[in-house]
Amino acid sequence: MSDAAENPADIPPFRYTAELANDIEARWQDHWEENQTFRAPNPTGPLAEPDHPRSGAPKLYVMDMFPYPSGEGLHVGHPLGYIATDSYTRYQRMAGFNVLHPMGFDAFGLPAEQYAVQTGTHPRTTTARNVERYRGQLRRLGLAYDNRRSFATTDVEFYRWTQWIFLQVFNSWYDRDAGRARPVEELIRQFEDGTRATPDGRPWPQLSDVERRQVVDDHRLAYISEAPVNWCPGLGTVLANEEVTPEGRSERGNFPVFKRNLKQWMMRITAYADRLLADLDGLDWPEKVKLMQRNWIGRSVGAHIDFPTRVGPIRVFTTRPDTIFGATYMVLAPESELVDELAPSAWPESTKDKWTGGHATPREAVDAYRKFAAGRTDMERQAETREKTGVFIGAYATNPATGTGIPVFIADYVLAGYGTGAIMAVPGQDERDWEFAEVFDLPIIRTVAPPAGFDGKAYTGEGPAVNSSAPDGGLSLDGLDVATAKARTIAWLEREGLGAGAVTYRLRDWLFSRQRYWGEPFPIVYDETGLPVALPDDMLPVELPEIDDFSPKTFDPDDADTEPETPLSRHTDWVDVELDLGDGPKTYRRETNVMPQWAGSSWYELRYLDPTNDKVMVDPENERYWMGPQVDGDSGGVDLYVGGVEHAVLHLLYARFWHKVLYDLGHLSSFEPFRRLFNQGYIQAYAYADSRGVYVNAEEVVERAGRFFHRDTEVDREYGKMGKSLRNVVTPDEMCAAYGADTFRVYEMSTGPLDVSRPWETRAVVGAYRFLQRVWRLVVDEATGATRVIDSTVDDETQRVLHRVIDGVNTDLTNLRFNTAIAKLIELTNRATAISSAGAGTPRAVVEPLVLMLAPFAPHAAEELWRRLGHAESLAYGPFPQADPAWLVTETVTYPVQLNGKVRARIEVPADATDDAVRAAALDAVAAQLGGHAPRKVIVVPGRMVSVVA
RNA sequence: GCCCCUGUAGACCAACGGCAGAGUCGAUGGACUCAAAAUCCAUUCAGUGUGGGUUCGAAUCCCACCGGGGGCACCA
Repeated sequence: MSDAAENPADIPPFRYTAELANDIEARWQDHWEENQTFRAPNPTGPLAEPDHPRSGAPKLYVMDMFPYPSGEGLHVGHPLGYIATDSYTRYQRMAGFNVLHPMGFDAFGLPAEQYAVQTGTHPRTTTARNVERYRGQLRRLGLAYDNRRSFATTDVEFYRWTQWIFLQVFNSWYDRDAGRARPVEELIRQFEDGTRATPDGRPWPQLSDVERRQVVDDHRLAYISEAPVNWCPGLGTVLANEEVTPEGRSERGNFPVFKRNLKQWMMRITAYADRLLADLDGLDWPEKVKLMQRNWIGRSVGAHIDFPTRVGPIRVFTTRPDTIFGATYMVLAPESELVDELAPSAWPESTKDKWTGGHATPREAVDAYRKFAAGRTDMERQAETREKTGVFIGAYATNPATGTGIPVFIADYVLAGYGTGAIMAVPGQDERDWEFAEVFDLPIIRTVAPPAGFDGKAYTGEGPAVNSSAPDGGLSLDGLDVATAKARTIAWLEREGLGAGAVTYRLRDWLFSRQRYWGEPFPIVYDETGLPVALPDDMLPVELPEIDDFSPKTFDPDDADTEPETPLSRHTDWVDVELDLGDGPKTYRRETNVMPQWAGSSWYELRYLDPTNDKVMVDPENERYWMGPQVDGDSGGVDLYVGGVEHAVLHLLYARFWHKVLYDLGHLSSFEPFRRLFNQGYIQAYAYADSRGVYVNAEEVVERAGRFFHRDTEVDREYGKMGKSLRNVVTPDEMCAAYGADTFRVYEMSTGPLDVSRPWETRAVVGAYRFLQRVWRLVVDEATGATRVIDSTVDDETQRVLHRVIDGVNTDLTNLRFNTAIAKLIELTNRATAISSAGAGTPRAVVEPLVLMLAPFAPHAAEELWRRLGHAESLAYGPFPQADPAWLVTETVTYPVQLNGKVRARIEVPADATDDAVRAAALDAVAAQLGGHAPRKVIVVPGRMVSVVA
């Protein structure tokens, strides 16, 4: 580069250089912006445009997972998916679709807040700056977004609707009979007219106002509950599971994290577990992602069984009701409230020494064990050794099948959040129970006969039931197979009123509040009863108040017995508010938690459809057009959603959940947000560390004989993420400056299939650069700048190459195979270059289709060349070249002839030769090798090859 | 431990069960140049991770193993 700059005269003046590319790109980016080239017309509303060339055309809605605008800006890995969707949508727009391809920003979140805490800069300032930086970087890449539809989740006009959706969720309940969400007014009406019984059976009018509200609140899809959360006193906030390290400390600051029961907002996503599971089947998603969601939802079928105790029954969930005769003890989760009622003040006679943990009373033992369990992280609980721990609580329950008393333990291998937080332990058929039984010397009864020769411990397989008959003959399972025994047991439980068949899920309700500042405020206030009251829609948005201390109150990092104090709660002039919510002006207290970062991304696909609508979230007609079901049974949704697999579960599950709620309430015609999902791979990079483990600037490392050196020291190469701390970041800005955006785009699309991760290699970018230079040279004379295009006829072979490429590029682009499409364009370019340099110029009939096909990948250069070819209009609306079938057939075909699996000859025959003719020609060709013997078998694969078996 | 994905020239990647190569980088040689860079032209290189099987024919389908990546992991 620098040498070139010293001798600019050596470079032909009209060559496609980085300088020229940058000039062209800036001009076309301005042109597209001024002409709003990529605006997509809506059917109705302010963005409707009946005169638009694509108005009323078949629609295509393509979305990227929008970015969090970090302070670092984009590196070359980030835009891979954006360039891919841009290339795809540019192609489909040219091919005739009305394309919606928007981009926004997921701008609430912790980093901006942390930065604010450190510097005092308001998160809004940082966020706005970062969003602008991202917009600039994306614009520089020539991404064809409809900019009228861009927003950040932090925009008040956006989060107003996030709050509106929260209210929709809050004001709904899940009607299990109807299998859908309904407005709570309908629930209240059912209570009022007596068609639905109140929880305690009293008639509705006898309940006090507060009691009625509590009953209704217990049904809402958004509700307040005491939930075990990750409380981090050092940071003063609760943390999401993914913000906690495997060592049980906070990812930021490395403070201890404790499990605490705290009052939090929850979303009743579990009500939708079945539908979230079932509707996966109809989605065009990677199987891997579907499987991850299925595992996450974790449906298990079994039964609830009540085990009587002196203070009432312990209800367990089991998938193996057939093994009930082998239940020799019970285990409750340490946190279980039942424990407090059950544990007596002294150890019973029968208590074994090893059951007590050395404590004098059950209460002491329980307290000590709870403390122990709370201090253990999930990781420790699951550690390799997995030595079972627990303690007897001094109480007994009765096995309802056998009538025997069985001891009750608490142990942390039973999880409070799953099932009922209690199990019947069947060591004979459960490995975990077997281990526990060994540690605590508990009886083990096999109730499924293992096969002969089985020498393991617990047996979890198929087999006939044994030891499974009640003395009084109430239930007898002996000899039955597992499935029959399960059914028989469930029928018996239901008949006896001891339990019932049941389905449970691993999925938990969604913890929806955060003790932070930079998030959406809840549209909720509390009245004098302490119960939540929804603000009416016309009081939205509830704006984040202006404050200057963004940090939650922090505590001694080791003090688990502290309470979160949110940033908003200190601002009493905002928190305490006088409102008239129907019964005159009263003082209310605002909710001071904010929503989690997932909130905005759980519905943003809907707002792109109608971003300026201030009456409704999205006009139903616009939603139906862009996202509605296309055929009977179709879920509807975005036609293509591209993003990383890291969002396989949480984001995609939350978005599906909200979408279904809004569908149930009649706001949407689609019942899934994303019909098709595609996970792009990652661009990764090498990083180099010296012997001290310190990273060196990757740009300065050279390779010599397979080893790597930074100056004179040898360094170790690692492969992984691109990141500031690894000193291996390459930015799109650098690439644009050195080669232009088109080169960068072509390079990223050509290095491999979209779903494959691959290494970044700066030195290989020049390949894409040379390709564009060659295309440029086909049209523009490098020395004079004159157009080199001629209107001559094209030879047949070139015609065949051209139409084969057109055909292949259409197929490849339709199937997101950008790398092979570009390879074909290079092939065509090479052919065109050959005939161009042999003749007086480049035939227009070849170069025009080439330029059009190049446009999805290198749109600026393509537009520029298109103009130089004499077209006044942008090529953004095509038409895209279509192959002429006449040129796709060849006159002759060359068949390889295999003899016993090896290619021994080639024959050339007319393309329309009959199989018999081909066979004859093939046998003729290998006659010498056959030596006069008749072949045993001859296989002719039309158009492909001939296989002869001697 | 269980499940999923994936192994093709020095690197990245192509190849409806049918001649292993479309394309890119690198390397080597040549053209241009006083020389270099840039550019252009040409050449090189693997028998498809390993071992079996199915088939006329396997990179492709099946089985086992090895390497790489990812998910789940006391979920009763």
